[in-house]
Amino acid sequence: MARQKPIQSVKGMHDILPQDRPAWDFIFKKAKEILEEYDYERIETPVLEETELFERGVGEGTDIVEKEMYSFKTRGGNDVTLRPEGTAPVTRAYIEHGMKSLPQPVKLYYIEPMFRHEQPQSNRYRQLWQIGAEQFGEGSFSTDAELIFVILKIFEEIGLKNHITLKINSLGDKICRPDYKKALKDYYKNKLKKVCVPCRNKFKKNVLRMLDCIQTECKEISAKAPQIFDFLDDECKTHFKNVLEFLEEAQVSYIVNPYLVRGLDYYTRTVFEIWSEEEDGDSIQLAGGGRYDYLVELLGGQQTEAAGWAIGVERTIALLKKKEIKIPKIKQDPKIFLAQLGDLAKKRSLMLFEEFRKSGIPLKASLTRDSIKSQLRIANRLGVRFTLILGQREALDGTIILRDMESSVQETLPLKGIVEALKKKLKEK
RNA sequence: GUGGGUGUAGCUUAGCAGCCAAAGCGCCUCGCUGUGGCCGAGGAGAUCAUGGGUGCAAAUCCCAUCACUCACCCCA
Repeated sequence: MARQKPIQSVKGMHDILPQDRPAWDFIFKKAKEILEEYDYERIETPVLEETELFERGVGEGTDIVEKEMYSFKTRGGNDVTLRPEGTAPVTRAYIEHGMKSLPQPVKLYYIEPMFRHEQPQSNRYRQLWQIGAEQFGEGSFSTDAELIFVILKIFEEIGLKNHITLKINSLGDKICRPDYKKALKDYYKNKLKKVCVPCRNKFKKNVLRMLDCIQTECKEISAKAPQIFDFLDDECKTHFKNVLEFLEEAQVSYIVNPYLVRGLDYYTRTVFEIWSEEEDGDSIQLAGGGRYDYLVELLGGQQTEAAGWAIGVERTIALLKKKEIKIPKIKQDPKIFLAQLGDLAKKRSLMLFEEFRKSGIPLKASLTRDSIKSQLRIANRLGVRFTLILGQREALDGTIILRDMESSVQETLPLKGIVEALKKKLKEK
């Protein structure tokens, strides 16, 4: 047969190999522990949603909706999209299942892959995992602060506390933000010739985005632009002040960044981002979140205040690796290997296998290998403490050989009660 | 979408016009009939990304395509 063309993974999609598993499990485990201790409950939403959910929820003018969605028509003719983010789907679920009637706030978290059709590059994938948390039904500043506190706890527990920075800002609300936007438009209006081309488009679509442009010429102009704080109404101002005070009380350090705007339309009041802190200035965004008091209503529910965040898992793992942070082993190393010789022994070894598993000492073995030599080589590579050797003779006698892999000392023991004998041995060492 | 870089065994790479394309790691076998690590011997594994071109001669030079990668935009 002619050689077939190998099939590669789809652009921007990655395999998570067994060797990477410990890092993933470590982060998942820590996040789950902390979130559940803080009373968040796990929710899982489908990968596929109606396209309109994101058009409405995330916002038509956003890059995500405009050019990054995996959208297609089903055989039945529905317009569906592979979810690009988690907040809109979780909000949809909140409304759909009448969670309004549960005791508020409803605190939910998710660990799921998202899909964005972007140009892949380092720390950017088309399938990316996010750990997210959302709170519905509570508008108090303490909710914002708790969410931030919890996300920082997660970073702390995985060992990244000293490698991250929290940036925070307030975007105002329905009442005061329009005033600010108007002021910005007035400010930029006669400076459009001086800003970069993309910024000219932002002027029409979303003036706020002009603030976080990193082009030098735009930066200079933005530096003198009106500041959001001067436009926040009293309620927003107090809210923001309280959040900051709460954080100070919790000994959380933060940087207020008036140019922090965020790309999704649904945010109101508090917005924040967590960035890696790099000496080389090569920092990446690890997480982002904020308050979104109008989203539930926008998606057809009753007016419900809400806030949340999401962590990029791949990016967090990348930082973990870069900082050479030790990832604790969740699965313990194998301690015992079973080598078998001959048919009778092989048959008997299956039972042994099960006996050991039940007693909590998983046995390693290589049943497909026949020679003792190759089996011992495997045992050595696995780094086990003991190897049990069950040969034809032993199988007939009802005994088994126990080999200490360090000293190479062997002893023949009765097969009966071998599990207990080994338990004892392992304890001694 | 726009620009740069790279494509040689499973992995890391050497070779950068001239005999059948190398090495290290990994994998497998053997070195006693039932005993690992070290050592020794051997083996499997590569249409040198693909297609075209220039040369007596191409993995090596040129062009195109594809893939990967990095950057911009934007984001986690």
